[in-house]
Amino acid sequence: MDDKLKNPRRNRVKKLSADDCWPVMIEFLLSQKSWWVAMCAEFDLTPMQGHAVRSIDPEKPVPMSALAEELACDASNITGIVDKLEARGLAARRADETDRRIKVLVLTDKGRHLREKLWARTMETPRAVTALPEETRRRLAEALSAVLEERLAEEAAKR
Amino acid sequence: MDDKLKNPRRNRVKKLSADDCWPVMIEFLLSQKSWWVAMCAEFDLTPMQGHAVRSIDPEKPVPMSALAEELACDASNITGIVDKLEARGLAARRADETDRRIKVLVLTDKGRHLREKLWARTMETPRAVTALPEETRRRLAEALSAVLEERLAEEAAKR
DNA sequence: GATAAAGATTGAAGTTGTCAATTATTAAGT
DNA sequence: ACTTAATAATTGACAACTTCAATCTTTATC
Repeated sequence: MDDKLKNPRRNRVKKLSADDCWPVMIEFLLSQKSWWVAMCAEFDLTPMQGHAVRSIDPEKPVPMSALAEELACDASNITGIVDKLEARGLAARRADETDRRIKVLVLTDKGRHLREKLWARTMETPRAVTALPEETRRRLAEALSAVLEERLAEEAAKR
Repeated sequence: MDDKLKNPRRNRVKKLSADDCWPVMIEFLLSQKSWWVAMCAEFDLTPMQGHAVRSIDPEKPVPMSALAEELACDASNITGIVDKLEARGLAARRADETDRRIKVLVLTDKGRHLREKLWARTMETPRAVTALPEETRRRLAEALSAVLEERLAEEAAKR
């Protein structure tokens, strides 16, 4: 009776309507549970370490608190995550010049190198996407981008 | 220089091409990190408990091992997760009739009720999606669905 | 009937999450 | 200036999730 819960598209018809948009997005989100985990595991990074490496701008040191916000987690988590990056020689803490409470993070050469490899790997388009017609991919990019734009606009409006 | 890593769309132009498809999908995936967590939290469920509730078909008991596969985790995790669902009176273990090694899971009335509320909440389309033109939503549904279809076809081909 | 395999559980160790408390430093109020 | 806030980072306690190895029961296989 209610098998749509397990798989919203199980009984879908060929032609989809605008009402199918969110259900399909849900299925996509739920099915991609371990994608980033696997991506990071290839470089012996935990998911959060991967996010940290991704978020540390090689050009500009980032305060711990800024990283916590970027990773949407408590500041206390960042300490341990950065400890491990530092232990592996991927990142380093430095004192902020103007405010001594702040510790900023920088990537080491090793960290920068890993960051580039991680992102190159991440950006490898999966076959399930390249297999699609160019026009379909272009539309998907446009539509999904529109959702992200809209969400950004909403968040901006809250402030 | 390499700020695309942090946000692939930071410097994007208005017109997107097929090559932007995967980068945009990545951004969408990474930005939705805590969506399911928040969804489950509204019903005092942990993310995995939520997945379990979602995956237990009310019509058909599911073996622990099948749940482990569905949730893409080790069988040993399921024990603890189901323990808590059982403690809350949402699910129950039953012996399989044909194979006494197997324990199958069923939802209680309370569990079924919660499952319906959870899914109803999950299916509430966010404003960022409803705000889009109908044609955009329809195209997004079609394109994303095509990716999922393609991936299913790939997985099927592996066997 | 002995051995192997499968299903579920347990225990140990590591990662991630929240929360409260602590320390050091800066900002604000009077 | 001096006390009081507030901020940045850390620490410790505890729960959730993950993997892995080991165990136990039950079924399959030879």
